[in-house]
Amino acid sequence: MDPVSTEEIQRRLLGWFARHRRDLPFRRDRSPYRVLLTEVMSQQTAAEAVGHHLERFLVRFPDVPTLAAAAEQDVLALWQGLGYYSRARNLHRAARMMVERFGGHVPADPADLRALPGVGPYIAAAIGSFAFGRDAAAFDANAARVLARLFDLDRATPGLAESLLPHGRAADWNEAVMDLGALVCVPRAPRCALCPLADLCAGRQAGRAASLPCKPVRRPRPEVEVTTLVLRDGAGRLGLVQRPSAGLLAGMWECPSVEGGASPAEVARRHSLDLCGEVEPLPALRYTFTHRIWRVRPYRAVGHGPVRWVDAAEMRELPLGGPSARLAVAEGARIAVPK
DNA sequence: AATACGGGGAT
DNA sequence: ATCCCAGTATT
Repeated sequence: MDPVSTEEIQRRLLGWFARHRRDLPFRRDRSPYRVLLTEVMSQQTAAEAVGHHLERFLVRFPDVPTLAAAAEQDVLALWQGLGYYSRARNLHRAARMMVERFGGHVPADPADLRALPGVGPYIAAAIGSFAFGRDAAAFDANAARVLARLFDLDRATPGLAESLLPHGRAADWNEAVMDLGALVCVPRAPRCALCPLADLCAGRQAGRAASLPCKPVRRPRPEVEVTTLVLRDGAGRLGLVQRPSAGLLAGMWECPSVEGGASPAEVARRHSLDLCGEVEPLPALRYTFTHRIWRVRPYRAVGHGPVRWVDAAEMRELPLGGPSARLAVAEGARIAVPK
């Protein structure tokens, strides 16, 4: 890329950005802690879902020391519904590291940022540029798509993004590239007629902008059958168990379940539950994760055993994993209300 | 270099 | 039903 064209790209895109900038709520306050939270929450997550959770999270955990002092379960509970729960666990660990090593503040040094759990190249660059005014290229999926098309590449590289950065304007530039990717240079059907770079775009000239960047072939998701007990005690409370601290829905609570087409009696045996009376089948439920599908076969049952019995109020404080959260909501009206 | 890791919105 | 996303950690 010769310097004249680079400057032309920068001039046009920043000019476009001045007129079409998205007014996102989390762009107004650029304090390092808020930027960190915003970027972690935004990762692979729609902006609309982030707004609500971000405000709620900030009320409960307004600064790094407050977050560091919290119980992990409470952090997970506020993360419920956002997905990718390792983000919440890493954020909590990062807060503790920031208290121990950086006086309870988000560090400005790029190497210190990268050392925080959950902070990778993108988030380090985002914090660097948005909160600390550094010249760092935030190479996200938008940038990868915009640059692959602009230069007609199967895949763009972080180095290319770095080379286009206008000195001293990284924050605006990063947002400009993201907004172009979100509003104009969209994945399926790019709106090239609205693009300020259309006549410079090699991918468009080659007639293959819409198919860039080249995506790897996806394997079909395996389907797993999961038998689940919607379990109650004599008082009508719901019996929940906690998932392991690693892997899918790590640390989240759920109805006692077993994978692999087990019978309800087998689920009870595996969780050391004593069931009283009949089990009642509930409508089956299909739950799609990123990389697998659960065919959930829920049964309503009454019994006792080594589970955590929760009433409706307690349930709201616990982080519930995907399918069980859905089941619990469906059962909500039936769960005992505290007096 | 692949794969694991959620959930919701757009098409 | 499928694709995609303000990615990161692990293997």
